[in-house]
Amino acid sequence: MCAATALPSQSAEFPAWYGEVVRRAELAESSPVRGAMVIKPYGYAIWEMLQRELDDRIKATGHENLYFPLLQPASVLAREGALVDGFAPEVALVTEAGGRKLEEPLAVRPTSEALIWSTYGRWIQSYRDLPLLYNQWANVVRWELRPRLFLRTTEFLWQEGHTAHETAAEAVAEALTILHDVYADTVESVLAMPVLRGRKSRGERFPGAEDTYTLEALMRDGKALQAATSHYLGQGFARTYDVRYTGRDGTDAYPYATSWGASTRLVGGVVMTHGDDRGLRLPPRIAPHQVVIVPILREADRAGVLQAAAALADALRAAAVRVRVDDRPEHRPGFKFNEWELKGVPVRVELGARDLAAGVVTVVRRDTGEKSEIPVARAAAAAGELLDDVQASLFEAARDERERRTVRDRSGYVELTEYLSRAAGLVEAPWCGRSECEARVKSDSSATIRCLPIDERPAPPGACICCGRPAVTTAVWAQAY
RNA sequence: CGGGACGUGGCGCAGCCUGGUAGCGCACCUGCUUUGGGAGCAGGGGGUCGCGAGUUCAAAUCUCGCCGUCCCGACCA
Repeated sequence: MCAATALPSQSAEFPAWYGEVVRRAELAESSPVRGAMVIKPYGYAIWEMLQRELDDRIKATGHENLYFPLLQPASVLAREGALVDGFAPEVALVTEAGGRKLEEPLAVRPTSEALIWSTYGRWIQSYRDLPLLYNQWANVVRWELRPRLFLRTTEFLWQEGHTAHETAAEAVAEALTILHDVYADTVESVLAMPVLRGRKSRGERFPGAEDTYTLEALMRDGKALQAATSHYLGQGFARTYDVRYTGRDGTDAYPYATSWGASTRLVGGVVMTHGDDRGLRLPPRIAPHQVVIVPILREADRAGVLQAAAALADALRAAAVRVRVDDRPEHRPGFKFNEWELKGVPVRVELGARDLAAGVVTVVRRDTGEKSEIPVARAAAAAGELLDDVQASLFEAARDERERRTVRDRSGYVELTEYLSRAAGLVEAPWCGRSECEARVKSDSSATIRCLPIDERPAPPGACICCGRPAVTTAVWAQAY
């Protein structure tokens, strides 16, 4: 590999590595507006795969899609105090349009609870109208102070679900169904990103939420990424926007709400979870090209090799594999190898006269670099098996890496905060539940509580790592994106 | 908003200190030869140096002001 074209080292300069991978793999680039990015076709193709996986699960759990507008009167947003407190600093306002100053400024949505709940009032009259299970695919704008491609952009794409229910229990169950059956399933089985499932501490909750459920993933630089969130909103929004219905007993009632979202941030998560010094490593289930066939062309056998490549591509397509034959004449094979590795294509097939003569194809997997020769007749089947194996291996490698970087011992407050402040990974430890301790860890290490895990493990008895009082729960700390 | 760096063809940079109207690598275009790990040779196109003002015979270069970008923190999916 030539030094002039090598990527920055992932371990030594992670932010530079990340930016270069996103740019050179042609996922996205920045635009004239600070923090707003252009998502390029290859990056958008990944988003479309992910979008479809999420959308299928959202529908499978009984939801319908609809669409609310980008703009809403600023006063509608302002009615909900929690949203104002939470989002005011990052809301963009339209104050002028059609050549004149507007009577009332319009807010560009930072999220849609306000507009949607101000509308739901007309849609919810009876308990028979419940539950309302709606989702929208949309763009939102949050004026972030420090944007980063995919991870925190001024405008981003996401889905936001907004549901209304008769009972609190039903709403909580909804929020958890989304967390597990939609988000965790997609993120783990499709994106191959292992996640911790948990609740947010009070201080980290969504504005207006009674409970925020979250998926937290560990990136290869030791920081945590919130992969998706699902909120139980109680009756707060219903009360603010005066959404009432006649209940089964004939009296007025306020519905219970949830909202939940996952965004283009996940694309950044895939880069930071699986990428290596050669570039992207895409899990096969979201790879726009799962297999790339690179024909090795020499004048004498050109036609035969191309024909064999086309035949193999047909066989792979018949097996529902997304395949591309890279027959560009302007580049030599070595260039293509590097380019497709940078772009993270899970499996590469090399096919030249040498292979044809031997009745084999050369197959290389991106995750391990392992190279093997496979009889042509078995190539399509073998590629399918290999893709499954790459998918599973990426997940296992990421899970092992997370475990390796998770500290569970009680070595002492100073050691733990030191571990956290250099973003070495996760700390899982008992917590007394008091925000004083949460704040102290943050000021000592700049790490925050990522979640209070809701997995199978019972909260271990013990003393709060910070103050030593009896713990009420286990908490997971880390530096966060 | 605080700290740091930087704005020069598409991208990455040099030139600035010691003013004399722009150069390198990659990319791009044409042709030929190549093709199993980022090809070679030959030819070619493209910028007036972030913006504004000033000094000067002359400004990418010196002075002043402004704007913008990136990185590190506080806010955040």
